[in-house]
Amino acid sequence: MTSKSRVPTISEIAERAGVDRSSVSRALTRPDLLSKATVLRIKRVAEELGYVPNSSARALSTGKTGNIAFLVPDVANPYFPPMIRSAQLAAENLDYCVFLADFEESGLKEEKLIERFAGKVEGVILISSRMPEDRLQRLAGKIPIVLVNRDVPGIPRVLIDAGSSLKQAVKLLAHQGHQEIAYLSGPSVTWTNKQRQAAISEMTNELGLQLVVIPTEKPSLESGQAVVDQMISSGVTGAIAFNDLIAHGIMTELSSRALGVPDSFSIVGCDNSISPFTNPPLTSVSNETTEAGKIACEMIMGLLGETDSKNDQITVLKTFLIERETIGPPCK
Amino acid sequence: MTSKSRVPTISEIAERAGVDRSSVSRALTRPDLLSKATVLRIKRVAEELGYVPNSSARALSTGKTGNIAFLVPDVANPYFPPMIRSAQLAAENLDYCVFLADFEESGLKEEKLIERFAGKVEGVILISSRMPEDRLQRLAGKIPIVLVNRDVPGIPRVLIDAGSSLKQAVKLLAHQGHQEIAYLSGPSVTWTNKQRQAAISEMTNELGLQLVVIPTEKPSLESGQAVVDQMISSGVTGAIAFNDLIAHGIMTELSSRALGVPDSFSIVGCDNSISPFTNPPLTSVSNETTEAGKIACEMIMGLLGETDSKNDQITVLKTFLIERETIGPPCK
DNA sequence: CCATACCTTGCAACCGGTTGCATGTCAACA
DNA sequence: TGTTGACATGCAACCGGTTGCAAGGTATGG
Repeated sequence: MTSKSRVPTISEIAERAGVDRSSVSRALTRPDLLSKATVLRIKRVAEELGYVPNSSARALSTGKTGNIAFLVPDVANPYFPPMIRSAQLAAENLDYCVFLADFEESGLKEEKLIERFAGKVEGVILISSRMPEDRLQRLAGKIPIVLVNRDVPGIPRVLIDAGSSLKQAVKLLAHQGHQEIAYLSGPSVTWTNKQRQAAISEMTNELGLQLVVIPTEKPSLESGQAVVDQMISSGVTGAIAFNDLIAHGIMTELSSRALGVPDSFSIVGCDNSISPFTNPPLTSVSNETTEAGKIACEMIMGLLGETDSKNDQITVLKTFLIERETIGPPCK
Repeated sequence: MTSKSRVPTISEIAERAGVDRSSVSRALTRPDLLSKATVLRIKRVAEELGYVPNSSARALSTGKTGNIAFLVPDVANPYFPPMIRSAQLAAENLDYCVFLADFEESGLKEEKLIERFAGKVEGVILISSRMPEDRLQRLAGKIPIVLVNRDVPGIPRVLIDAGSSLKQAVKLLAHQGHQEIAYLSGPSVTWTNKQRQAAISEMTNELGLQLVVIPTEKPSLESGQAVVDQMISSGVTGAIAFNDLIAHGIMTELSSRALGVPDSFSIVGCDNSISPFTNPPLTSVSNETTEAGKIACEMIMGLLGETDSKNDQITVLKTFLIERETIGPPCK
């Protein structure tokens, strides 16, 4: 028993079964073209030999790799894994395999990765892309692309709209009596952040509230902790964070200073990633990432058959505010 | 400008540059075999045409796909993403692409996925594999495999040893006066859980403590919340959880019943995934997943050149206990 | 009983690279 | 000046499938 057992090819099956290679190929991919008996015989031989089709060869002749790429800004951000999972599941059901890559919030790295994947995949799903619009459009002409949380005309995209929920959060804060609130912003280049900030700004204007925008380094727990000083000194009594991670970081830091939530500050998160499990449970915006991943995957599959590259379909997923225990009346 | 621009092949470059296809191939992969001038000319033409090598074709003739697969039980478990990231980064540096798949804690699904990837990758990294030992060994004879947190003789593996840290945690609890403690166990089939439970059991025996093992449904926040009743009624005064998620779930549930930590119960987590950010900060065991991912990736790369399938290298990563604020004297 | 159509299968080209071998060129050395 | 060897490049086979076309066989209908 040699450990270096060569993998069987259709040629060997063909020989064993006394047919041509083409018949083996047909038996395995288009059995309707052959007689029942032949298909059965060939399949049995294939089984015996433990045949596994060489996917490089198949890809070469058909032009279809059966792979897609899924690029995220940061795998470790809990916002993304559910999306990764659902997209992968959807792909799997259609017999596709998915490459995952982390572009570390960098548009340059993103581009490099796409280049590397170019020959290996039939399409690319980009989450929160940081690439400039023109380069994205150029790229979309060469390979099917679907964007999630990035709005570029002419490229199919799915957008998770947290805007209306955040407006509602602002209303809620106003209703409790808050006059000045902060927005702890996320990555400034992202569509997500722009959209969230715009929605909040719009509503604070409408209600006559003061809005202080405080940028964070990264959408992470650590960054949330880091901006607490700034938040306190800004004089606000409530804050909406770009995401749950930042919100949780703030709560942790406040807690370490013996400042309770919502007694000393009201805090609202976004994405509902870890909000059910903070202490106290964080008011946040529902997270449609699972749905988004699935839809993005289905979109890209739909694109594969198409010939023209102009496709402007756009799906917007609605969110809703989940009220928990981190909003109260202002402290001062 | 047609959107359906065919991708250029070496043949077109060859024609444009007035050389044979083989020279183009050499210019791109083994430029030392050609004259400086020719290489330059060919490369310029390739650049002009925006040539991208067809990796299926390359894979077919070389037998190397340049891909590996990375299988995890649950992408959404925060334990894994850092490992995914570091493995992918390591792979990237060696010009490899990585497929990611989630086998949903199921050995069957795991096996199916491996089969699907079989022809597309040069090696597979399995995290916390659920497959039976004999099947793993058979598989390892057909394709290079590296295991993480699974101990099967004959298959290269990297193990994260939380045992000594957990023993230390038991000592700490004993030192505070706890007589009866619980272990909230993880997936029973995993090496990780067995190892952790064995270590804890060994130390409680040694110190003469009572140990109650309470199984959890999944290593998740929800499961942690679900076992709190059981934990309370078991009469223990402290608990060590299989991971931070379970520990955090317990803390959340206790908190919702107005039971404080460590005043009413002492809690210890494991993996240090979210423990720095719980309220109060959770005492936990350091997490060497980033290192593990990197090492696993390097291991598999080392395997690719090898001819024989017997390779028993094993790397054990040491952990340490991170003391925070969830251990105190027993309540009753 | 012959013509026609369909069903089954083989032949051979093709997908786009890589690589062993042969050929040709030129310089160095005797 | 002839020989030798190094270097540069072309030729052609090969990797393992897929697929258009054609040939042979069988059934069907007139």
